[in-house]
Amino acid sequence: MTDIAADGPSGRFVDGYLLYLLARASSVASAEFHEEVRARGVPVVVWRVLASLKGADEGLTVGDLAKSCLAKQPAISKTVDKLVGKGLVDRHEDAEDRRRVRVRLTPAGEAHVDELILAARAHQARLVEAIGKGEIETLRRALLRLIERAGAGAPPIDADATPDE
Amino acid sequence: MTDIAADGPSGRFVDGYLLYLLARASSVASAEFHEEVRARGVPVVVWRVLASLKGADEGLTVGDLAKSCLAKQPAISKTVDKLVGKGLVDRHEDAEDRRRVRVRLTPAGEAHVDELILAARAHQARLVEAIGKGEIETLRRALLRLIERAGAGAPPIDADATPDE
DNA sequence: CTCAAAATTATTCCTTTTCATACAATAATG
DNA sequence: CATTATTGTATGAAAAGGAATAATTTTGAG
Repeated sequence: MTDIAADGPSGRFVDGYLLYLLARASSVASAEFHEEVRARGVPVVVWRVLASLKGADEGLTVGDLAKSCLAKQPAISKTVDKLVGKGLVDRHEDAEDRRRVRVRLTPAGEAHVDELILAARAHQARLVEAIGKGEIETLRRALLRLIERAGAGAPPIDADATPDE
Repeated sequence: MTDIAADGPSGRFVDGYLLYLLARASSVASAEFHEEVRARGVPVVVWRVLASLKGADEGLTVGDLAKSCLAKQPAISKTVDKLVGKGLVDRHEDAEDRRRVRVRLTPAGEAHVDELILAARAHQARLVEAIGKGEIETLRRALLRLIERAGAGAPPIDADATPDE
């Protein structure tokens, strides 16, 4: 195994490397929409926080947000600070565990994220149209499976690890 | 189209959002190996630069490196500075265009990256084993197709755009 | 040939992220 | 219970990253 000559058509190692394909695909696919989001003056992290909160009616803890946004906890704490300042989210105590801070969308935040989600859905629809519905479903299933099983390889390492570029 | 109730099993929007699945899959899949890389004292950007240079015997320009590493040009210029300092790469003029700077691996850099690539291949092999060879091939094809066609949707936007977390 | 426009990289300045740590609350142990 | 360990969040200093810009070279137009 680990065939020494399995580098894909080009000579470069990276062109056949799965983790690179994943990162590149994510980057390329997100580029257009992230551009659109930032054109509205919304940093990508903010979009992720708001999008993660949408549908979480009980709110999410800072830690959950960090995982969901593929970011570290301190970065989320600071982003939440700003969003509280803008009145888009609020913090409130968790009844069961007073260490936790639950972050919820305010009505203003909800309205804001609804617009963004509309744009996201439109963009996704264009993507599906360009790639093909069947292909997208295949991809979605493969990604879900990868997400499920990826962390399982090396149990010793804690589930947190390091987000990604 | 853009079915308003197409959010996946959970209530949260993001759980059914393709760009999120891509980013999450990339993050989860890379987490383990990135941890391994950083445990050796190698920042992820450095790994990407070195890996991108492997097999590019003529060297790569700073701009090409930026694209390949999903980073911005100034970040790469600075990373290259450090790597030159460590003797892992060198800069030399491009004969055809003196604006360009070609970056090449030094013998020391080559040796260094060879070790890392060995580890990367081993990690990938474990991943393939965990997920299944067929599934991985399906995924690889879908990703390649996505990378090919993704930028095609909105021709006005330049190919650079924004990498991704 | 001359001059304006475009391209490539380095640099500066500012924002964001990260690491380390501190603090508070819960869980676990004896 | 009392004590220790663990978990969750915030904060401060340091590092990294990004936008804007300058300097140099090439390309294109007249």
